Amino acid sequence: MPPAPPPPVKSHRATGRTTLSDVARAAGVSPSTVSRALRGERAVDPALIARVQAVSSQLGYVPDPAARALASQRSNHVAILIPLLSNTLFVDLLDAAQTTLRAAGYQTLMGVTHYNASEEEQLLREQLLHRPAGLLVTGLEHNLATRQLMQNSQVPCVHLMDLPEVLQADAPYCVGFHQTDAGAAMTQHLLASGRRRIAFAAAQLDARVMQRLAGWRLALQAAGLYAPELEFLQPEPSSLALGADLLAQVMQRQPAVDAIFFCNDDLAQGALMAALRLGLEVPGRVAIAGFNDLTGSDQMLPSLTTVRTPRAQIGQAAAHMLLALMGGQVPAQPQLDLGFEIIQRQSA
Amino acid sequence: MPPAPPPPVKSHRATGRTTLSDVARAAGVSPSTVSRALRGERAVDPALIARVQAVSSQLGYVPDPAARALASQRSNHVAILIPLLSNTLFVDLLDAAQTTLRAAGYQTLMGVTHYNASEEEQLLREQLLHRPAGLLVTGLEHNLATRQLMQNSQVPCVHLMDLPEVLQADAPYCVGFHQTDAGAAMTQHLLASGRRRIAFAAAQLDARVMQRLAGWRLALQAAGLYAPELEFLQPEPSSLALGADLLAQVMQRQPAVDAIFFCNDDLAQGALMAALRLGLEVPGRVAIAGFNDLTGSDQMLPSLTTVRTPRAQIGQAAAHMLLALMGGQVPAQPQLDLGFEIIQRQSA
DNA sequence: AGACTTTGGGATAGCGCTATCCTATACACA
DNA sequence: TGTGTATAGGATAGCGCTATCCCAAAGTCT
Repeated sequence: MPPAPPPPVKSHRATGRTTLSDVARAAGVSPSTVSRALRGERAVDPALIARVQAVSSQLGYVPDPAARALASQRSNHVAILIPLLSNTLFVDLLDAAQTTLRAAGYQTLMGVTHYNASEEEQLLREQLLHRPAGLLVTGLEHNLATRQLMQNSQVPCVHLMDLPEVLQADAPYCVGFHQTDAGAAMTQHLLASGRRRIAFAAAQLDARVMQRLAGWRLALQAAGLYAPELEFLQPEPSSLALGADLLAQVMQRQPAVDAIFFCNDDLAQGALMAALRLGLEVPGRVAIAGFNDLTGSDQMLPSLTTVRTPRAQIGQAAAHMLLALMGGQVPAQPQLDLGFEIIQRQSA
Repeated sequence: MPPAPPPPVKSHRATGRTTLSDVARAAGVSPSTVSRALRGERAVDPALIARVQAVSSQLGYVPDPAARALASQRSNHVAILIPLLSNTLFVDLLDAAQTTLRAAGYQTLMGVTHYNASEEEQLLREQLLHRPAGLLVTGLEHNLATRQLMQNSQVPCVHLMDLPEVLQADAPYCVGFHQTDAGAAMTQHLLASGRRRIAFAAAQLDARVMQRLAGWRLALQAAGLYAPELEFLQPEPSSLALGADLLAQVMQRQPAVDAIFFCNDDLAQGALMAALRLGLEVPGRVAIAGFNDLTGSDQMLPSLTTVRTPRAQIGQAAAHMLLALMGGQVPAQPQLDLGFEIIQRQSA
């Protein structure tokens, strides 16, 4: 007996998914036209676009990202590389960027590098497999392999937080501010308020911290007040407890210090709490300044004088710049300086 | 004139990518065999597996996730839905889960719901388009459409943070602890230390906060000390500043209160700082307790008595449970209780 | 008017992989 | 010895879309 005749023509495939061909058939046009109409590619008759869109939404058609990625060699992913999730600074960056990108239809692929160049490289490799439409990376310093991966991949890329010191013709796209200037500005602020022996206390020691250190050095050298023994640098991760440690170290080894500039607010907050425990008067005995204006700095006792950095704006602006690049445009300002602000409070 | 003969056989395709077929040709086997050998699917001769792997790594072959996703209708993405990035609680969850999943070869797709049920639904819709291999969602409360999406998608799903109050046969997979118990435990701790008028101060008022509230109520009712005017509930987001506000509110409206149990450490930290500013003695005049043991709680003055919640462990354990589910296994314990711990410090 | 360009649509070959079906061999059992 | 049944490999049709090529019709120049 011959096999039973096939069932009547199904409009859907075996998977049950409504496909682009279904829409094409229902709208009486070719798949190419549907594809073009829906993506706004090339010129398509406005009337046809309207019809296709109507049919498409009526059938509940949603394009399959995997099929798109395979056919076009480009996904709707945007990869973002940040050093840590345990520093709110980077989470703010991530939050802002992710929100902006999602509104434009992109999915964010997050990668956490732990300040490790080879982990960054490995993460980038993994992310590039997904053929992301764009790339956001923290900072400007990467190892050779990472830079080559970014180059060869041809994926538009925007760097976060840092700006190049000198502007060359091939400077990368980036959104941030001048860390060195910010470090110098806070130091000058402390000098202007009459402080003379200003220590610099830092942890983590990433590229940006070192730039703030450089700014502090420049300002002190210009005032003829620089001394190497005023530097307190710890490579381990930043934390409140380490801030307390650093305060104790500074006061013990350099009792004559009249101000401490911490490279990050969490250290400064820890130092403020420690000062409270020790009965060390702030700013009477020693002024304390922080960096980033993190959550809680305004609630400290005394409230923390710090440098406010526009990290949410940086995340958002970088996302917008990346959207422009992914859309084939060239951003008016390839290097965007969003500045910083000295927040004068009680601690200095 | 006939067209020129085709160029000699290219081992690579137009895109330049090394494909599975390239590996198959080089190893002298069929594409199916390469696919099976590399994925450990079905039975393949161990010698063949070794040869395929050798050739594969020699050619630098890396499977294309998009092609895989299209052919198998499953990607290597795992979607995770969390309410906020501005609460370190959820970032810790995300960090732990993401680390565990990446080690197993999965890419994390993060979605931020902002405590909004319809935004959660929309995010889930978007994420399901990528045909994730698994799903992690915060909490057990979702709107109907969201629950149906999760059901119909057939994607393995693990819920974070909460456990169902009553265990039914169809209880969902989840990793967390009993929020109600934790709320009651801290309240009993305060009672045991002699406190009698214990206020409950909360913000955000998500499902978990309300469960802690319920625990507080139960404990006070059991002691015959419950009074509705001891509840201070604010729907807006939690913050240090709001904690200061709440402290002022409590002390003004209920001066006889001898303890305040805050639903989250950021509120409690803000209250401690405010008490310091106001000269309000803690714990002498009023005891203060928090929840979650967030960063800095041990550095406060006085240090904050709180409930430590194992959020990193929850993220990790949930990821492991999900990995088991995605591997077709059935977890030994579908509901995993990781408990909590009262951290007795100075503030209560 | 003729040659050339532009415009708007269709046909179709992949993108790189997996799932499914098929085949050949080895091995058990009666 | 024949018959069933694992076992291990190959062949190939899609998965759903985009990119590319092609073509007819309309416009544009000399």
